[in-house]
Parts: sequence; structure tokens; C-alpha cells
Amino acid sequence: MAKEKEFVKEIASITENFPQWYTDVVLKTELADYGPVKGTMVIRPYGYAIWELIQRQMDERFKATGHENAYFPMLIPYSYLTKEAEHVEGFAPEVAMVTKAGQNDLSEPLVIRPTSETIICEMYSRWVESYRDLPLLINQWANVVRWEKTTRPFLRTSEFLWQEGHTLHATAEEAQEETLKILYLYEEFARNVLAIPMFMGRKSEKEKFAGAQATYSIEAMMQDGKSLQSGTTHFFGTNFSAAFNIEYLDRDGKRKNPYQTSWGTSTRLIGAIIMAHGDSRGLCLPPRIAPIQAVIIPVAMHKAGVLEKCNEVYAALKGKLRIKLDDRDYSPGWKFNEYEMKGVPVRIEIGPRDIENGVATVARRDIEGAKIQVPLDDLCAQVEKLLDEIHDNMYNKALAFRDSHVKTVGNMDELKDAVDSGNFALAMWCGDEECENKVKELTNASTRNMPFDQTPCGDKCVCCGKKASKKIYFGKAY
RNA sequence: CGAGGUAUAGCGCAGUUUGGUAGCGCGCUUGGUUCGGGACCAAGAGGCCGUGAGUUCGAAUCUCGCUACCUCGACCA
Repeated sequence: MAKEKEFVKEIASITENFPQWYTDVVLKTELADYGPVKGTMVIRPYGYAIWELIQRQMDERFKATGHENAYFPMLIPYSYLTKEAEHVEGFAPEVAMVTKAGQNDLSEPLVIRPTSETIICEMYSRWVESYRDLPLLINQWANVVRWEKTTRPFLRTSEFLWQEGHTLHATAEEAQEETLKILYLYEEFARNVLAIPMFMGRKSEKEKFAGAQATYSIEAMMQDGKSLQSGTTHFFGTNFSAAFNIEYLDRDGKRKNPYQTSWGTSTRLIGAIIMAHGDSRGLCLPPRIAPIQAVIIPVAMHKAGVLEKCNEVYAALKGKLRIKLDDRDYSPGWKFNEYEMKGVPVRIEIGPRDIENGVATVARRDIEGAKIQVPLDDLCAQVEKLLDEIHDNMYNKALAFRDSHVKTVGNMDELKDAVDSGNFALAMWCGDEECENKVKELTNASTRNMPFDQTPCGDKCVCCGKKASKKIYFGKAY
């Protein structure tokens, strides 16, 4: 008993010190480690395996909607960045630059991409000539660098991995449709793969991407009540295509700028998984991105027949799900705790007693203490079913948590009260940036996004009290 | 980038006030006994005390510089 308490202390309390809990979980479960350069992180095999599963399943969805992958260079001439005025203003402060090659100064500084709009636009301007070249639907999996002041593993690192889609369309309507199509794709992915409910909506002018006409986001609620912007899609209109001279000859014989979108999600999604599902025992991974979906733990493995049976079961399940047999020389109890901390969804215990009864003892990570006996000849089917159940349960739990932490508010006192006690505030807003700034100043909460369902929850701006027609979420954000 | 704090074995810490050549717990290695919720015994390995200068017969300890990290603010996927 005393020992168990000691173990729990190894990870900070999720309720008492959430930031420390987060760091402890990242490091102790070996998702990532700090790199030697400020703000950089090493994604360790366990964390990278999650990223690969995210990549694979998201990439399938991009391909299914007609997108192709390509790769553009990491180094971008500085002059490209300056072609779109708002864009350079937004990114210049945090851009890393290469100015030397060996001992020689470069004739023009090179930007290490903070995002790839500029170089992709430059290339698109060479590739697009005719309406027949549209739409152009390209995605890139890449790393980007942004010199951030405050960094945290997965949530904000100087270098991070992401995907960025960049598309060109003949009409504004088609580009708008693409922008929303991907937003819905992101939401569906988060729901069905990550088991995280998202608030979808449009960003305010103040919060939108540098150079975009409209930005949309998916926002997830973390268990400390803060918001994590988990993916964004942007409608550019012709801002960039005009700045970069992307032109095509239309059917009517006129040269036109195509309409453009871009959209991205990053390794930040792993941070969302940690903070949306984790608990006092550590990680709790949604089955569809869990590198190990089920782990077999032999009990009393020195006794005759135990390891043999475990290997037999392992061979039967291998190839059907991501499974591991842990026959290391640690006690079963030690392993139970280890895999719970690492968030493995299902644990299969096989000991002499189980073998005698022709069953395995199966425990699920998402419900503490729930153990069932499953006949060995039906194990695979039952575990597969259980994984789906765990996914649904995790989603519903996250949804219930979120729904109980959204307060509809009508004035500043209520808003401050709501966000200070770990909630999102849903309120009416006049649309004025001044009010956004004032809310930020008084409560440290920012506007998250405006849901597509704009059914009013009042008629006055939560801040200035003037007539308001926009419904918007406020929350403290990562 | 502003304010505060920290830096000693893989991790967590003691030692610094009062200078005398480095210690504890966990982990790790080997052997043995164990194994149904973090087992036990025994024997081991492991440190230019963040870094550069200075004071001193002598520095983890005192002085100055630098760097990194943490917490809190302003900026951001």
C-alpha cells in the first residue's frame, strides 16, 4: 500500500498541478524528451508511433478527398516572405534565418519555413496556366520552425511536425467549400480516431491567420478547462495568388487569379490526446492511435505452461491488432502499473488460474478496476469489440466533461467567473476587436471561434453591452 | 522580452551558511529466491558538483561573467 502511494507520487496530481502532470506524463511515458536547443524536443519511439498512426489515418482521408502529397524545400528566400504584407508582418518576428554557408555570408538570407505558403505559391505560379490545371490539391507532411518565446513539448515547440494542405480553385465558392470540407474532415478525424470532441467554427478577424480572408478552427477542451486550437483551415481569396502572380487563362479567354486555401494540423494533436484523456494514472490512449492496443502480461511466468500459452495467444492475435507480449523479468503488478501509465487500452493477463479455466483476464484502461474473464478461443473478437467500446466511452466521457464546462454568459462578471473556474464561456459579441482586447485584458481569455449554429443566446455584447449578433466561445488557450 | 527561482550519478535530493577533495533514496548490472496490483537477499558499476575566469596552500562551497531549464506575465499551431 505504502509503495503504491509512492508510485502515484511519481506523476504530479492531475487536479492539483496540471502543468506539472502534463510534463511528467510526457517524460515518464517516453513520448518525448527535451532537445539541447531551446524549445526543441525529441519525439521518442512511443510518441512517434502515435504520430505515424495519426499520419496514416489522416493521409487516407486526404487521398480519399482527391489530394496528393508533395514535398517543398525547407529553405525559402527571405524576399518570398515579404510578398504578402500581412503574412510577413505575422511571421517575421518568429522566423529563423540562415545567413551563412560555412564561413561565407549568403547573398540573400534564407528563411527556415515557419509555414510554406510563400514557396508553394511561387511554384504554383509556374505550374498553373489553364483552367484545366484547377483545382490543384496538394498536401505536404513536413517540419516547420517558429522561434517561440514560451515552449512546451507537443503544445508549442520551436520545431514541429505537421501537414499543410495548399489548394487552388477556379471560384471563390469552390475554395470556400474546400476550406469547410477539410474543417469537417478534421472534426471527423478527431471524433472517430482521437476520441476528442471539437468545437468547429470561424475565427475572429484578430485571431485569423496572417494573410487569410477567413480562418476556421477546431478547438478542444483540455481537462484544466483551457482550449487547445487543434487544427485550422484558411480561405485566402486571391490574396496570395495576386501577390505571387498565380494566373490561369479561363474559358472566357481572360487571365484570372485562382482562389486559394491552406489548412494544417500538427504534432500538437498528441498534446490534445494527453490532456483530453489522461488521468491520475497517466496516459489514456484512444485505441485507434495506440501503438500498443493490447498487452499480454504473463502471471507467474516461471510456472509450467504459462509462457507457452502467452506465446500461443500472442501468435493468434498478432497481425489482427497491435499487440505486445511483455515477458521481461518484472513482477506482474509492476507491469500493470507501467502499461496503465503508458495508456495501453487493453491488458490481457494470463496465469495458471486462467489457463486452468481456458480464459484470459482482460482489463480496460478507461475504466479503473474493470476486469472480465474472456474465453481464450473468443479472445480476438472480444478484444476487438472492447477496443471500439473503449473508443466510444472515451469520446463520451470527453464530451460530457466538455459540455459540463461550457457556461452561457451575458456580462463580464459572469464571463470572468466562468473562465476563471475552468470553463469556456459562450456569449454574444458585437464583433468589435476592442471588446476582444478588453476581455483578454480583464480575464486572460481570448475568443476561440464562432460556431456555425448562430442561434442567439442573447442580443447584447457581453463586453460593451451594445447590440450584438455574433455568438462566440471565449476561453483561456494554450 | 520583463520579474523571480534552480543547476551535484540516469531520476529525485542532501552537502554550500562556517572552504579541507562527494553522500542518500530510487533506478541500473550480476547471482539467487520470487511472481494474480510497483517482491526480497547479497555483491557491484556509476560523478573534472552546468560553464568560463578570479580569490586561496586548497573551491561543489566565496566573487564576477556566461549558458540552460522551471514558474509568472506580454507573443504564438
